[in-house]
Amino acid sequence: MGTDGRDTKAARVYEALRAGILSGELVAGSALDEVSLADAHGVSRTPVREALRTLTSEGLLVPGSRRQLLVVDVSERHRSEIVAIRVALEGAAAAEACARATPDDVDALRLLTIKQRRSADTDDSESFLRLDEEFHRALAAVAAMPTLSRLLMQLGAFVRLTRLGEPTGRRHMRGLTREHEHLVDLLEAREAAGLREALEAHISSTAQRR
Amino acid sequence: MGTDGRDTKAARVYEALRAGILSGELVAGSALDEVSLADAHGVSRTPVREALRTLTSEGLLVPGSRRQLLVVDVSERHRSEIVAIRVALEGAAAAEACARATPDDVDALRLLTIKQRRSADTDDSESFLRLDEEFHRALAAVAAMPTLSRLLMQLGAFVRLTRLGEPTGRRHMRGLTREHEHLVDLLEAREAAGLREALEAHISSTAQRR
DNA sequence: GGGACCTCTCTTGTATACATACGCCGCCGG
DNA sequence: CCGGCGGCGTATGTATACAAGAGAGGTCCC
Repeated sequence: MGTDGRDTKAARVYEALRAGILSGELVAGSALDEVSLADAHGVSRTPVREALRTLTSEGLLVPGSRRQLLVVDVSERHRSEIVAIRVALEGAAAAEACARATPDDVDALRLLTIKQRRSADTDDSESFLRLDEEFHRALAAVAAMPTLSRLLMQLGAFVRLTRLGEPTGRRHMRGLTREHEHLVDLLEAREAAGLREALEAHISSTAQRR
Repeated sequence: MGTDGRDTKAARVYEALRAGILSGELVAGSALDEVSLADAHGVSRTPVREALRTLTSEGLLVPGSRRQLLVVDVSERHRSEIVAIRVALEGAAAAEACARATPDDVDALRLLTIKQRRSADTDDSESFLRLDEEFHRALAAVAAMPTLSRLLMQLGAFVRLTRLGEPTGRRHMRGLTREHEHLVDLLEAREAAGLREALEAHISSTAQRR
C-alpha cells in the first residue's frame, strides 16, 4: 500500500512516519504539523503533505478538532474490531484460495513456514513477525482477489499495532508456526470449511495470547 | 471517505473525478495527467495531485506502466470479488449490530425503508439507489465499528460501479425494499445468524439480478 | 539494413512563495 | 465578572517555478 513502489522523498517520509507510528515512537494522540516534519526530514512541505494524506487515508492519522492530524490511538475496542475484520476478510480469502490453490502456491506457503520455524528456533522474533505477516499476505494472495488484498494491506498497519504487546517467546512462535503448517495442510486438501474455521481460530487466538 | 469534509479545491476536483469515473463519463482504462486536469478544472496542479492520490489510494485509479494513472476497469471477476468482500464485511458488521442495536437504530433503519418505498413507488431510481446505499451504511454503522465502516466506504465506489447496469424497475426496487424491511425485522429480533444469512443472500442476489 | 545510443520532450517530483482561513488572546462592554 | 468581538499569528491550501527521470524518436555506426 501507500505510495506505490517508487523511490521518492514522499515515500521515504511516509515510511519513516509509518514506522514511527507502528513502533510507538510517535505517541498516540500527538499532533503532526507539516513544517516541523519537513524540517525534521530535510525536505519541503510538499512530500510531507503527500505522506500525511496517505497515512490519513489509511487511518493511521485521524483528523482531530482544531484542524490537526493526530496519531491514531487504538483502544481495546478497536483491537477486537481489527480482529473481527481480519477474520471476515481473511476467511473469505481462504475459502476462495481453496478453490484456486496450485501446487506452487502450496509450496511457497510451506517455504514460509519453514523459514518461520527457523526464526522461531533462533529466537529471532523480529524476522518471525515479518514472516508471519508475509504468510498471511501470501495466503490471501492465493485467492487472487486484488481488492481484498489491498484492504488487508491497509489493515496491516493496524494489525501490527494490535500486536505490539504480544508475547514473542520461542514456545509461542513455535505454536504459531504449527498452526500455519496446519493451515497449509488444509489448503492443500482443499478443505475450505475447515481452513476457514482454523484460520478464524488462529487469528482470534493471536489477539488473546497477550 | 476521501478528503474529509472540508470545502477545498482539491475536494471539488476529487468529487468531480469520482463522479466522472462512477458515471462512466471517464472511460475505464484511459490515462489522466495532472496538467490537463488542472487546466480543465481551472486550478493548479497541486489540488489535482491531491485528488489523484486520494483516488489512487481508494483504488479508483490504478498505476499503469509508463508511469500513468489509469481509470480502473472493473472486470467480471472483479465484480464477484467486490460482492464477496461486501458479504464478508457487512456480514461481520451485521452480527455485531445485532448485539448493539438500540430501538433508535431500528427506527432510523425503518425510516430509510419507508423513504425507499416512496422512491420505489414514484419510480425515482436515483434517490432509491442513494437510499439503498445509505441503508447499508447505516446498518453497518449500528455495529459501531469505525474501521470496518471506513473500509466499506472505500468499497462504496466499487459497489456503485458494479451496479451500473442493474435493473431499476419499480418491481425490482420494491423487492429490494422488502428485503431491507426483512433485515430490519431480523435485527430487531436480534437473530444474528438469520440476519447474516439474509444479508448475504440479499447482497449476492443484487449482483445476480442484472 | 538493423540495432544501439543519444537527445529531446513530456510528465511527474520537489521547492518555495503567496493566500487564506481558523483559532486564540486580549480588550471592551454589559 | 463574564461574554462577545476584533486583530493577530500560525497552520494549511494553492499557485508557480524549477529539476529530474523516463519514454520516444531519430540518427549514426557497424
